[in-house]
Parts: sequence; structure tokens; C-alpha cells
Amino acid sequence: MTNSEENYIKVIYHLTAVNPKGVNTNAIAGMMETKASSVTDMLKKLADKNLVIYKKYQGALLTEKGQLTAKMVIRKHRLWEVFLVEKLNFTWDEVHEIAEELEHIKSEKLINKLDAFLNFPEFDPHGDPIPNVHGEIKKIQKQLLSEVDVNVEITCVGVKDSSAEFLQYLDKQKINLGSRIKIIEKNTFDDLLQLEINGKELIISSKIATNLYVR
Amino acid sequence: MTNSEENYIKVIYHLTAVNPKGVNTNAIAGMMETKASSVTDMLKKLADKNLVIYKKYQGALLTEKGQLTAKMVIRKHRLWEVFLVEKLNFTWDEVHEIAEELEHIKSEKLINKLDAFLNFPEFDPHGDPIPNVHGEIKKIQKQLLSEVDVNVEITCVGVKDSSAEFLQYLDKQKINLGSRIKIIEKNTFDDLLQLEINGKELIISSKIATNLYVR
DNA sequence: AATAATTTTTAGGCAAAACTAAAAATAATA
DNA sequence: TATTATTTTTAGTTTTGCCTAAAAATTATT
Repeated sequence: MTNSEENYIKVIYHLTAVNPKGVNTNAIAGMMETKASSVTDMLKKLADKNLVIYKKYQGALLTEKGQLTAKMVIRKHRLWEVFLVEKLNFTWDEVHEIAEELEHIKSEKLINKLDAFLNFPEFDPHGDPIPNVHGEIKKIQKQLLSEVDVNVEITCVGVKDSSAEFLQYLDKQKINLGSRIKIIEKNTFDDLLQLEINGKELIISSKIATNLYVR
Repeated sequence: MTNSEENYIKVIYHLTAVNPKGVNTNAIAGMMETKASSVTDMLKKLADKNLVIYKKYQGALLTEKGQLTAKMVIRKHRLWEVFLVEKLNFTWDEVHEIAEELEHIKSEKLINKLDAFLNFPEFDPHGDPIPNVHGEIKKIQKQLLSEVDVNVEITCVGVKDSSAEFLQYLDKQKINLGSRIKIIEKNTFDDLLQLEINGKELIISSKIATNLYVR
């Protein structure tokens, strides 16, 4: 397995959630920051290796083997992110790029020992679930903050957008995983939300509210 | 910097210790498990990048820039080895292969935070010194066990051969870094040494004695 | 010093993963 | 449905790092 192959598998896995009946070549190209023709080449190779189901012009889907591969790469990525934040004191906006490299380190034993060292965490620093050693993923009930009713107190459990920009904004507003949030008022006209968080009031845009997962 | 380039630089660095006036193409090929013609190709590229001084048929030497690069790769390798042994409970014979991959992870910040997390260790699990953030290496006085006189008590501080086979042998004999050792008798005829270690007697061959550093 | 042996380099190729440009298939629209 | 637009694939290159085989340079030996 090359790094590039693993990255394709991972991208197809993520895109399948949005497009369960076949992931477009162009969509993959967009995520991989490459050209459609390169994607076609790679899909043929992955199909030969039994990782992807691919028929010309029909888009791609992962085989069972491909899905497991994807989950293992995601497992590694998210465990390393936990390590970087919990042990090395990185902030949650800094870890993605480094984990993109670390996720390709090959040793099974390494990742399972890392898992144990971190105490078998179930979620990464952005609230995303970490597949266990068998590839099983614990799903939690969660919704976007934008879907929550007024005056219901909820807990921040994750982010949809995990760009550094967004995460740094959340840091500045002291919004973390675990923060207790209550919507005080929804302004339907300009789509701003008035929140109460950590006892303080805060006005946020709908863009923020549609990128924050709560429970 | 590609992984391959870093590996060449590292190999040239190590070979320079033995061959300070120019490292042979063939020697590099041997260490890299590749062919001499591939080495020639790479030497040209590294010379273009100002990492290596290379003249046809004259062997290779590292520039200042190349030496620093080598030290930084070695720094990463050895810090990761400390992490694997101290934090993840790997044995000292298991860590080399994994560190060979980890040493190529790019972030400066990562390695310096790892260094701090590990409490700025000066030696790796095999007793080899870890270059600091500036590439400075603390040298310690050490000699081979085979060069030590009878009845002088010394401390094991490192290994010359760090193959899994040798390290596992040492583990079995309960010889670790820090073990106190005294040579009771040298048998000049068959080159066996009689040791006292941890209060117990042990007979070792000269092959062992010429691969163990002590102080 | 001349020849033989070894080492190193050159020349030409290959595979992986990307690219561009053009062709083919599918989807959208008049 | 015919035509246009979009998506996807094919064909042909490029770059990196490796290879083999042959040529050139260096070193060793008689």
C-alpha cells in the first residue's frame, strides 16, 4: 500500500457517506487536489487490488477490504491527533497536517500500543469517532447547533468544518468540546443566534451554527 | 526533501565517520541496498542541492548543510526510539524499523515538542547520543568491553551492533544500559571472557565483547 | 609500465503517480 | 429528440528513483 493509495481510499470512504451509490471521479479529484485523469488511473489500480469496485463512467465504491483499509487509516489519523493534543500540547487546529503524515506509518503494533497509551480514546480532538482495532466505529447521537431549539441546554461534541480558521475562532470564543451551550434567541431575519456559553452571552452567525455538532 | 534523499544523507553521514576523506559509491550502495548507478544519480542530485560535495570518481562528502540535515534526521530517529521504548513499552530490538519511518515526518515543531515531552533525553535506547535542536551531539567517553582490563568495574553505556539478534541476546543475559560489569578473567586462547554482572557469573565470546560499549 | 581487476559512470529503460490534450460517454437543455 | 455541456476516459509525457548493460576511469598486480 502506497501513501497515495491510502489517501485515495480514505477520500472515497469519506465521499461515500455523501454519495452512497458511487463516488464521482471529479469529486475524488477535487478532494485529492489532482486531475480527473489521474483519478481514473488510480481507480483502475485499486480495482485490480480489490479495494474498489469500479466500472467505467459509473463512479467508485469501496469493497469490504477497501472499507476496512479506510477505517484503519482513519483510526491511525485520529489516534495520532489525540496524541498530539493530549501529550504534546498541540492545539486542535494544528494537528491535521501532521496526522496526515503519521497516518501512513505502517506498524500495526505501533498503533495498538499508541491506542493503549492514550487509554483507548473513542473520539479525536474534533469530536470524530476513532475506529477500534476491528474497525468498529461508535456513533453518537449528534445534531448541528443550527437545528437545536431555543432554551435547550446542550453540549458541544464536535465540529463539521475542522479548518484551522474555524477552530481558531472557536478557541477565541472559548468554545471547546464539552462546552455547555444554550440558544437564547434565534433571529430569523439575519440568521444570527444569541447564545449563552460559560455564563456569557455570545452572538454567532448561522455559518458557525451549521458547523458545530452538539448533543 | 524526499525520504530517499534523507536516507542517502544519513548513510553518507554514518559512512563519513569511517571514511572521512570521501565515501565510496559502492559503500553507499551497500548501505542503501541499491546499485552503484542509482547512487551516482542521487549524488548528482544532492550535489545540485548543495547537500553533498561530489566529484566524479572521488566519492562523496557532506556539506555543512548536508551534515545538519543528517543530524536532524538522526535526531528524529533517536527521539522516536526513546518514545517507543519509554512511552509505548517497545523493547530496544523492535524500535529501529519503526523509527526508520517516523524519522521522515516533516514538522520541526513536532520533533521539538516530542523532545520536551521526553524530557530532552541525551541518549537513545541503544546508548547513541541524540543531537539537540541545533544539531550538537554530546559525546561520551566510551570503550569496547573487549578493551577493558581485568577486575575493573564498568558500566554498559551502549551497543555497537544494534541488530535485533544481538539486542535480544543481551536481554536474555539481563544486560542493559547501566548494567555494572567486571571482567573476571580473559582467556587468550579461545577469546572467551568471564564476567561478573549483577552478582552473577557469565561467559561471553569476543564477538559480544567487541560490540558492547562501556565506561 | 602494461595488463588485469575493480569501481564508477553513462546510456537507455521501467514503474508509479502525476500531468495535458483530445476523444468518448453521459447528462442536461432547448 | 437533437444538440450542447459536462464528465470521464484514453493517449502520450514528465519526474523520481530505481534498474541493466556497457563504457570509462581508477586501482591493483604482474
